[in-house]
Amino acid sequence: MSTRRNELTRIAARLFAERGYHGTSTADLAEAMGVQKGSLYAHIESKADLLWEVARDGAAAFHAALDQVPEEGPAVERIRAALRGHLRVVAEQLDTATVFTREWRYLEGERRDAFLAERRRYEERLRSLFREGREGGELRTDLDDVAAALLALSAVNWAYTWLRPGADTDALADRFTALLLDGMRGYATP
Amino acid sequence: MSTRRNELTRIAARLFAERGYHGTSTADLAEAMGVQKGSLYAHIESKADLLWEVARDGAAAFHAALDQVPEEGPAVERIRAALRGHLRVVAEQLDTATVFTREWRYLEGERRDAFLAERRRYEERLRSLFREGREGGELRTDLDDVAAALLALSAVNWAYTWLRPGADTDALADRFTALLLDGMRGYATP
DNA sequence: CTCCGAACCAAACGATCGTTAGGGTCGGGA
DNA sequence: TCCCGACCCTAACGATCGTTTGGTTCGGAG
Repeated sequence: MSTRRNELTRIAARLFAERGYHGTSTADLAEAMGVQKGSLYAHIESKADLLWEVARDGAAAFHAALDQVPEEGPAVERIRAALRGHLRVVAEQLDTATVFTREWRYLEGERRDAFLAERRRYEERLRSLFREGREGGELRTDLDDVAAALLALSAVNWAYTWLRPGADTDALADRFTALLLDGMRGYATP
Repeated sequence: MSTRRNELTRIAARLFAERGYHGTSTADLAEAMGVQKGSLYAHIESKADLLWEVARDGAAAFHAALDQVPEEGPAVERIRAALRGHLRVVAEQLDTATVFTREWRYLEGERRDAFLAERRRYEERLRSLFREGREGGELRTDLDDVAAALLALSAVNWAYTWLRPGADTDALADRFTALLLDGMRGYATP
């Protein structure tokens, strides 16, 4: 409930994304809160807690976006929906997405393990869309679905470096999907 | 010439890639060199020098790989060669490539500006391959070449997170190229 | 009026940060 | 033999790190 605690988490996401986890000091966080650095410890137990919270928020957001993808229907449409959802999260929660994608590795111990498990689960959920598309005959039967999933995953995981808030992420996801589907080859090839 | 100085740069690349620039202390570097931390300053003027050197090595390696791509010939083959070259550099110099892709942003001042210029130049060189492919009629004339280049660039820029040394990068690049060219759509679509 | 909990402050903790100072060792060229 | 340059040492510098302590302020519930 504590508003102030949520504010701190939001600020931590922003600074961790901007300067990196190790590049952000508790003094930086305190200054952004308009507070003495010792006062932060009324809200947290350690700086590492903030990284953990932001990373978990990111994982939750991406999983929630995937949850919105229909379980049935054409694989092509489900893939498009998954890419739309991922890019939308990146654009709407850029700081959190950046920490999720780049700063999570400074987690330690069990938290690191737990995060990695969630991350792998997300990737596996996305990968299965491509596999199902191939197995269901909707995509080409000789599809290299591992490479295709990796290509899509790379596109969305790299997005935090160039995607700006307010971008039309649905259109971007559709452009990626169209390319993945039909490729770049000319209509008439010898 | 100084062997020891090169060794320090190599070690810096490894530790910066493993723990991040701000997560690596001069004591860490010294320990990896088997030396007291003060002794490092017989070889460098500052820790930032090491980041700069590794980042520049990375930029040079990627540009050198692009230089090997023929200026003439089919755009498809040139794109394939460019992806092969990039992935080969990542696999063969994983630490340097990681710093080039992820840690460069801790450069400051002129060095940061200079690095960003080199990085943009590299991206532009790669982008032009796709544009030329479309303009030359080899790729589909309605190709979304900006998105296609971004997709390829995302794939290779994300590679440092999963690519392991010793992998068959030529085969991987060819799988990506094949997907980008022909897409995932089934042969017979309604 | 009292009490509580949330929020914050000022000050300090020991540890570690990147860097500097001054000196020592040792092999090879003049 | 002398000297140089490369290399490394020990010790310390001031700054900053994440965190702790003890005390204060203040709005709202009882």
